[in-house]
Amino acid sequence: MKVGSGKPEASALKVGSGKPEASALKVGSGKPETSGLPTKPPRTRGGDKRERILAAAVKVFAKSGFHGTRVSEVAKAAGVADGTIYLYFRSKDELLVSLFEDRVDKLLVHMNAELSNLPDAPAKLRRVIELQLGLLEGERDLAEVITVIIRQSSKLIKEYAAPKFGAYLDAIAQVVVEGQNAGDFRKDVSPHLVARATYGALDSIALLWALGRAEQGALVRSAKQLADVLLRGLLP
Amino acid sequence: MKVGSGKPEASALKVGSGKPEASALKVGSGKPETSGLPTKPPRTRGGDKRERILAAAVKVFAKSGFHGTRVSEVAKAAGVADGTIYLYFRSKDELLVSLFEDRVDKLLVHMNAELSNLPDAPAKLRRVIELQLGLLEGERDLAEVITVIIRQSSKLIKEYAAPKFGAYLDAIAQVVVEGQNAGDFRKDVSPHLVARATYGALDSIALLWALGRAEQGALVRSAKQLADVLLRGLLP
Amino acid sequence: MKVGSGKPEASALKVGSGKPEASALKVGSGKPETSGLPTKPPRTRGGDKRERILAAAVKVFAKSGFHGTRVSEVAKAAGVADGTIYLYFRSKDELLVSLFEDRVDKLLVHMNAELSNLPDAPAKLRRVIELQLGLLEGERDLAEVITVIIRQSSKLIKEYAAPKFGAYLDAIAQVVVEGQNAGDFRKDVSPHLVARATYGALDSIALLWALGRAEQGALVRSAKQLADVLLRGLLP
Amino acid sequence: MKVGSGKPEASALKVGSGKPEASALKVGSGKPETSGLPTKPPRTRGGDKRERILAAAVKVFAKSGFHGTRVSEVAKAAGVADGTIYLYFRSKDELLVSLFEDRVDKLLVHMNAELSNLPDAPAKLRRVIELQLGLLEGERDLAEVITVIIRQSSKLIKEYAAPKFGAYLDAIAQVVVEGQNAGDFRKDVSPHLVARATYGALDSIALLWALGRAEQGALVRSAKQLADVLLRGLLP
DNA sequence: GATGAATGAGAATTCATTCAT
DNA sequence: AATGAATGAATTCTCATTCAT
Repeated sequence: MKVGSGKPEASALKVGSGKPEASALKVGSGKPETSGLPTKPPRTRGGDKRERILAAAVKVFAKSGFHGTRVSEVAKAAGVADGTIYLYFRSKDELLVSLFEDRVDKLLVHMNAELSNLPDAPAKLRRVIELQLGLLEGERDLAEVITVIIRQSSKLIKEYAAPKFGAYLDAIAQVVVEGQNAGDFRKDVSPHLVARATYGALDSIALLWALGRAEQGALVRSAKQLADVLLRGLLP
Repeated sequence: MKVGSGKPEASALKVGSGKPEASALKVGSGKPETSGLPTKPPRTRGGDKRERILAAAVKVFAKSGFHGTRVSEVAKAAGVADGTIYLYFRSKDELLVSLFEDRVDKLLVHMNAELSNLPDAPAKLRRVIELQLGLLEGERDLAEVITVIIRQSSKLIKEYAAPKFGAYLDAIAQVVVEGQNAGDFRKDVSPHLVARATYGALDSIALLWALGRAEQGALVRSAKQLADVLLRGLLP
Repeated sequence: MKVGSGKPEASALKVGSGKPEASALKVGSGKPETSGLPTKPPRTRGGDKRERILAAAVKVFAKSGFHGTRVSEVAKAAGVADGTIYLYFRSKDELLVSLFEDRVDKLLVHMNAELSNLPDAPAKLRRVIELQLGLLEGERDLAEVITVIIRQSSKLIKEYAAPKFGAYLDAIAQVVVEGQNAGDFRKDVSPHLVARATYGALDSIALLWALGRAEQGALVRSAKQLADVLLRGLLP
Repeated sequence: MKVGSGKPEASALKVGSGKPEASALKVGSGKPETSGLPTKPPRTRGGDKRERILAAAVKVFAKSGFHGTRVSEVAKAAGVADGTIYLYFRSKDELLVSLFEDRVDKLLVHMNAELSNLPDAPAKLRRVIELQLGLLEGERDLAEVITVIIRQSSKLIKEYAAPKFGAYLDAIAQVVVEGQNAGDFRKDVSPHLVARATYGALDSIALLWALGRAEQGALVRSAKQLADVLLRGLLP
C-alpha cells in the first residue's frame, strides 16, 4: 500500500499561484470518479444530485456522526428522496468513502499545485500546515467529517480511505525528504514519522477546534505556532 | 462456559529506564468509580466480573470496532451471560465510556507519579512521550480502542470522554508551562496548543502502528525521534 | 437498445397427427382484449410492443418467478423503457394476469377448433391430453409460467385467473358429459371431478418436466400412457 | 436423512386401523429437526414456541400467501415478538421450508405406517388417495399451504422441498411397482408417471376445494370416485 | 408514444435491553 | 447475583410506479 517513495513532481492540477486555498474544496465538478472505488455510475446527465448528496452528507455526518445519521436524513438534507441516494451510491458506507475520497482528492490536487510554487522545503512545510488548517477553518463540517467521522467505520478506512490517505501523507513526507536532501532539515528523523506526527498534530488541533467553540482566526494562529516549533525542531 | 481467565497478556511495557510502568493500566481493582460518570453501582463482592468484562470489551472492540461489536460478543468473550453486562454497566455506550475512563485514569495516575520524580520540564516531556507510546506498544488492543474506537460515538466523546481527556492534556500543558517558567521552553507558543499537538502526533503515530503490522520497538524509536524534534523546537 | 425481435423460438408443437396447433399460442395480434379484465387501453398502432412485453415476461417470469422478477427486467428483456410497461399494463400484477389470459385464451380457441373435428368423447379426451402436454413441450417457459408462476399471486388467481381457468376445465368436463351421454363413459363419476383430476395430472406431469431436465418426447409418451389409463378407467 | 423410503414399519404415529387419519398431522412433538435443512437450533427447552410459530405460519400463509404475509403477522398470530421468529428460523424463507418439511415428514411417517397394514397394492393405492384427501379435508389451511404457497418460492422448492417431496412420490410409485409385480396392475405404464399423475390429480382436487367453498364430505366422495377410476384404469 | 430518473412506501432483519426464573 | 430467551424499536435498502421531458 505504501506510497511514500519518490514522485518529485507529481505536478498535475495546477491551480495557478496562491491564495484562495480554503474554498477550493467546496463544490466539485472536476472528476467525480477518481479512484478505484466501485462508485455507482451516475446515470444522470447534468446531475448535480451526486454533489448535492455529498454536500448534505458532510453536513449531517458532521452533526450526528456516521452511525448516528439515518440515510433518510441525508436524503432530506439533500432535498432528494431516500431511494435517490442509492442511484448514486451503493450503500451508506460507500457514501462515506466516496465523500472522503472526493474531498481528499481535491485537497491533494490543490496542495500539490500550491507547493510547486514554493522555493524550499521549509516554506513548503509551513504551507502544508497553513493549508490543512486553513481548509478546515473554512469548512468546519468537512473538518469534523475528515477528522472524526471517517474513523467510525474501521473496515472501510482500512480498505479504502487508508490508501487515499497515504497519498496525502506521502506528499508531506516528500517535502521532508526534499528538505533533508537540501540540508534544510536534520537527517536523523524519519520523513514518514515527521509526516505522520505533523498530520496528527494538525488533526488533533483541528479536532479540538471543531468540537469546541469555533473562534475565528484561532486555527491560523495555531498554524503559525505549530510551524514555528516544527521548523525549529527540524533544523539540522 | 468460558470464564475469560488466564491470558497473561504480554504485561511488559518497558520504556526508557526500567520501571514497571506498563502493566499499571491493566486490571483494575483500584477505584471502580473514578469520574462523575453515572456508572452503575458495582455491587461488588469478589467481583472480578467488571474487570473481566472491561478486558473482554477492549479485545472485541479493538477487533471489530464499537458499532461492529454486539454486546453478546463482549459477554461471550468475558464468559458471562448477556444480561450480566447490564449488572455492571448501564448500556453499551457506558461500557465504552467506562472503559475509556478506567484506562485513562490509570494512565494519569501513573504518569503523575512518574513525572514527579523527574528534575525538569524537558525530561518530563520526553517521559510523557515515552509513556504514551510505551503503553500502547504494550497493549495494542487498548491502543486501538483509545485511538480509534473512542471516536466512534461522538455524542459520548463530547460529553464524557472529553473532560477526562482534558485532564490528560492539562497535565501535559502543565509541563510546558513549567518549562516556560523555568526558561527551558520558548514562551511564544500556547502550552495547550503544544499539549494538543503533542498528543495528536503521538496518537497519529500510534494509530498508524496499531492499524499496520506491529513492528516491535518501532514505537520506542518513534518516541525518541519525536521527542528530539519537539524538544529542539521548543527551545527558547 | 435491444428490440427483442428475432428469436424464432422453436415454433413446432406437433403432437399426434400433424396440425400446426402448436404455434397458435405464440405471438398474439388477435384480440388483445379478451376477458372482462380491466386491461389498459392498448392505444395500439403497429403496436407489437404489447406482445413483445408479454413474450419477455414469459421468459423472465419463467426464469426467476413472479416475485423474483423486477419490472425493469421485463422491460430490458422486451427492449423497452421501464415506464413503457405501464402504457400497456396497469401493474405488474395485471401483466401476469394478462399473460395468463392471453395464453389460455388462445389455448381454448385452439382446443375447441381441434375437438370439433373429432368423432367421439374418447377421441376428444385423448386429444385434450395431447394438446395440453404438447403445448407445454413446445413452450417450456410458458409451461412454467402457467403451472408455477400463476400460483404466486393467490389473490389474482382467485379473482381473475380462476374464472378464465374454469372455462378451460368446463370445456374438458363437457367432453366427459358428452361421453357419458353417448354411453362411452361410466356415469358414476362427476364430470367436473374428472376434468379437474385430468388437469391436475397433466399439470403435475408438466411441472415435473418443466422443473427437471427436459427430455424431448417425454411428454408425448406421458400423454399416451395417461390417456390409456384414464380412458380405461372411464369405461362404463 | 431421507425418510420417505422403505421402512415397512416406521411405526410411529399409529392411528390404529382406520378413520381419524386427518388430525394426525396437527401439532408435532415428534422430531423437530428432521432433514438436512440448516434449521436454527431451538435454544428453548420446553419450547412450544417453534411449533406455535409453525402453526401460526400455516394459518396466515394460507390466508394471504407467502409473499403477501409479513413476518410480523406470523409473529402476532403466534403470540410472539417479531424477533422471536428469528430465534427459531433463520429467515422467512426458511420458515416456509421448515413448515413444508415438518408437515410432509409427518404425512410420510403416518402413511407408511398405514400402508404396511394393507394386503395388496390396490388397497394401498386407494388408501393413499383417501389419506391425502382426508388429511387435507381435516386441515384446510395446511392444504392450501402445501398446494399453493409452496410454489411461491421456486428457488426453495427446487432446492429443499423437491427432494422431500420426491420421497413422497417415491412411496406412491413403490405401491404401483408392487401392484405390477403382483399382477394387479398393468405393466405398460410408468410407476412414477402414475404416482405423479395421481398426486397431481389429488392436488388439483384439493386446490379446487381449498379455494372454493368447503363442502363437508366433498373430498371423501372425490376420493372414492378418483380411486374407482384410477384402479380400473390400472387393471392389467 | 417513449423514456428512465426520481420517488417513497414498505418490510425483513438485527440487536441492545429486559426480566422471569 | 446470574442467566439467556424474549422483546420490539429502529433502519437500510428495494422496487413498483410516476411524470417531466
